[in-house]
Order: sequence, then C-alpha cells, then structure tokens
Amino acid sequence: MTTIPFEQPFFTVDNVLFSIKNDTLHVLLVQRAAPPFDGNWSLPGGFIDINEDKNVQDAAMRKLQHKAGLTPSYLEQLEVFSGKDRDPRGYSVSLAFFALVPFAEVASNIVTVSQAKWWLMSDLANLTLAFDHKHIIARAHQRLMQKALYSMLPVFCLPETFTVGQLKNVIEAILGKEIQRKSLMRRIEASDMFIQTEHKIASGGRQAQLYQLKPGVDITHFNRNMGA
Amino acid sequence: MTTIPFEQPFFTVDNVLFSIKNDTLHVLLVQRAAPPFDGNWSLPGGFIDINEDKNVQDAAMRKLQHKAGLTPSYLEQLEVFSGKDRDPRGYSVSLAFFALVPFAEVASNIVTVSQAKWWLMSDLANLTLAFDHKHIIARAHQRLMQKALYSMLPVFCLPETFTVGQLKNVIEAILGKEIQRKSLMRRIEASDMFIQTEHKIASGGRQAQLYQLKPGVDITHFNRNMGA
DNA sequence: ATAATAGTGTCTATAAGACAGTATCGC
DNA sequence: GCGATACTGTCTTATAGACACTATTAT
Repeated sequence: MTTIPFEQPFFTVDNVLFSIKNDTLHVLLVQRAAPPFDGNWSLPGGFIDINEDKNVQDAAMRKLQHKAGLTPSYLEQLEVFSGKDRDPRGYSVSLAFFALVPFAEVASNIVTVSQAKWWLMSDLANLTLAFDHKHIIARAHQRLMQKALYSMLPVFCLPETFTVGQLKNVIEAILGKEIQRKSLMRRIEASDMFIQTEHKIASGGRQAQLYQLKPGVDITHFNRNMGA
Repeated sequence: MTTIPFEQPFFTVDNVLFSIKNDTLHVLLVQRAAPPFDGNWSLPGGFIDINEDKNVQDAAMRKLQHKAGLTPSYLEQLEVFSGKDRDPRGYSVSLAFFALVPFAEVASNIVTVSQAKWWLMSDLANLTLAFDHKHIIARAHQRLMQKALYSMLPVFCLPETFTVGQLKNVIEAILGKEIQRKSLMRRIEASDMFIQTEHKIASGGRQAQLYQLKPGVDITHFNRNMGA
C-alpha cells in the first residue's frame, strides 16, 4: 500500500430520500446532534466506513437504515458537492444520493440518533438547513421531476400493490401539476412492467385494478416526455 | 477544525474526454508512468489539490490541461466508482467526469507526462486499461449516446463555426447509426441556440451554411428522443 | 452537363393531450 | 335511482421518419 500524496479532502455521503404522504411530496431530514450546525435539520448522511461498506451506495444505504430504519426501494447517485467552504471542518466532498421509498413512519425505537422526520417539501422554504443541503434537495427534486416525465420511477414511492389512481397521485405530487390518466394507463400497458391482481376499493366509486411490479424488471424509459 | 473519524477512502477524479476525428468517436487516454498499472493506458485523472482546486470540476479541468493541454468545452459529472478492490493502493472513491472538446491534437510540448493519445473507441476492445477504466468509458459512452438523442450536446465536439453536415456526422459517430438530416435541421431551428454566418465549401457540392452558438445560451433539451 | 453536397416540401407514423362517454361500485 | 370513482374510445396535436424534389457549387 503506497502513500497518498497531498492532503486529501474528506468524503461523505448524503441522502435525499423522498416519499409521498397524503398525496404530497415529503423528504426525510434528521436533526444534527453535534457541531457543526448542531440542532439544525439536515440530510441523513455521514462518513463512509471502509471496513463495513463495499462501495458508496452501500454506505448510503447503511446511513438510511441506521438513522431512520428505512431501506429505500430505489437509490441512485445524484451529484457530488464539493469545496473548501461548504463545511467549516475543511475541504469536503459529498456524494449526494437520490432515493425513493413507499411511505412509512420513521422507526422511533431506533436508539441511534436524536431525531428523524418526514418534512413536507413546501415547508422547507422557511427552514434553515445545515450545510448546502437545501440546494442539494433542490437538485434532487429537479432530477425526480425530470425522471417522472419519461420513466416509471415514481412507482418506487408506492407499496407493492397499487392502483393507477394512486400512481397518478404520486406523479402529480412530484410534478406539481395534473397529468392525463389516459396517458398514464397507456404507459403502464406499454411498459409491460406490471401484472394485475384482484381488486380493491379506493373510496366512493368503482373498484380499482391493483397492479404490482413484475419480479426483476428494469424501470422502463420512454422516449418522450409526458406532461411537458 | 475538528478531526475526522474513521479511516478515509482516498479520493480521485477521472476524465472521459471524447472528441470526433475523421468522423469517428475518440477518447483521450494517458499512459501511466508509475505503479500501479504503470505502462498501461488509463483515463487522465488524479488526486484533487485542495489548495489549488475550488471544487471537483476544477480538479478535473486542471488534470486535462496538465496532462494533455486541452480545455474541454463541456464537462459534467458522470458517476462515482468506489470500492476496496478497484485500486491496489486501497479503498478508493473516484468521481468520473464526462467531457467533450472540438478535436485538437494533444499538445506534445507539455513536459509533464509520458504520453497522451486519442484512441479510436473501436480500438479499445483489444486494449487492457488500468483499473476499471474500460467500464467507466462504457458508462460515459452510454450517457453520451443518450444525451445525443434529446439534446444538442454534440455541438461541443465541433469548432466554433460548423455546418449542419458536420453536426450530423458527429451525432452519427456518437450513435453509431444514421439520422435524418431533416430532423436535425428542425431541431437546430427550434432550439434557437445558433446564429448563421457567411458560407463555406465542404467538399464537392453546394456551399453549406455556417452556424455558431449564440453567446451564453444553454443547451436545449427536447422532450422526445430522436433516432430511437 | 454531371456529380456532389446542401437544403426544402410534404406525407406518414407514433405517442401524447383532451375530453366525452361507459362501467361498476356504495349508498 | 345518485354520486363517485374507474376505465375506454376516439379525435386532435405535436414532432420525428421517410424520401422525393429543388438549389448551388466545382469540374
């Protein structure tokens, strides 16, 4: 093992975990218990453990499990944020992840950390976050919106079985605007990602068909954007 | 300045710089002059210098200038590659960048490094590269192909002024298949990214209109894929 | 005039948007 | 029955593909 030249920046991972509660987009934050920014809300993340984590996604996963007891159903790299001034401890390089999960309350019996909480996206405007985390969330939201236009990614915010109406609500919560139910149905059909099951009642009216992901399929990417 | 817990992975940047020469896609490689993998061809990259580089893109830029005397006209983050086994020196985290430049021969009067060379993409199959760099190039190529379908990104492989025919050739070299000239013209028109200049002869026939990027425009993203 | 490349006209094909109309449920 | 939600039919719209046609240059 050779020695590494120069002084190295320190490397962390951060997670922007989204989910949908009451048909609105939420993001998971944790309250910092140590300096810097102690007391402030921040993205769940931290240092990689090179003895535990096989790679950076492993580290991101571990942080989410450790800090909120949640295992995302989708996780991808978002972007690296770096610089001398973003962390008072020194030059830092943080890889942000972008993740989705079916809504579940944060496991409160986790001893680990002070507090984890789902925040309404629209409530973040008036909240001061640690580091450049507000900016990171904005970037993640952009990416989520973009992907919702041309892929079936939003299904990862839903439980194993779901209805077309539920998926429509999720997509609309992400995009902040209505989409055509008909267009969504055509995509569900065309993607060939789902199988149908029994039935279910949603509220007042006719029962809705339940769908679930075919085992082992990849998320389909369409070659046109929808609702744009 | 607080101390950082745990042992940290070491962090590097790598560049996948593409360009077009003779209507074929090329990638820039450098020959390693030190272990590990000394003698092998590899992506131009290296350690970040926290006193020189404002952030990670700065570091990537500096590496390209230093190792080949080239300044990319487009640079974006690709993906982080990480793990215990990808570098014999230990647990490594490498942020790969994806970059484009109008073709120019490598500055040979650069004292710095052994050798930098443009390689034909199709010649890489039979070449052994250092680390997981072949895999990184494959990922970068996927991304480039994808973006060529819905954006004007390929113009960054061309000089300041260029013809529609040249842009068509670049896109075809990237995609490995023909596209409709008419479709491209429609996009040039619709994007409103370019202005026209005088004229020029390409080879045998009629003179072609020269275009150039309007100052300060962003690259347009269309909401359909082309040629797919 | 011919060959070669540049550029246009226009018809077809594909998938999304709009929205009326039908189906099935609880009450 | 009524209200509500689920689903279908189908017409319109937007943009890419195909490809014949015209334009302009060098020789």
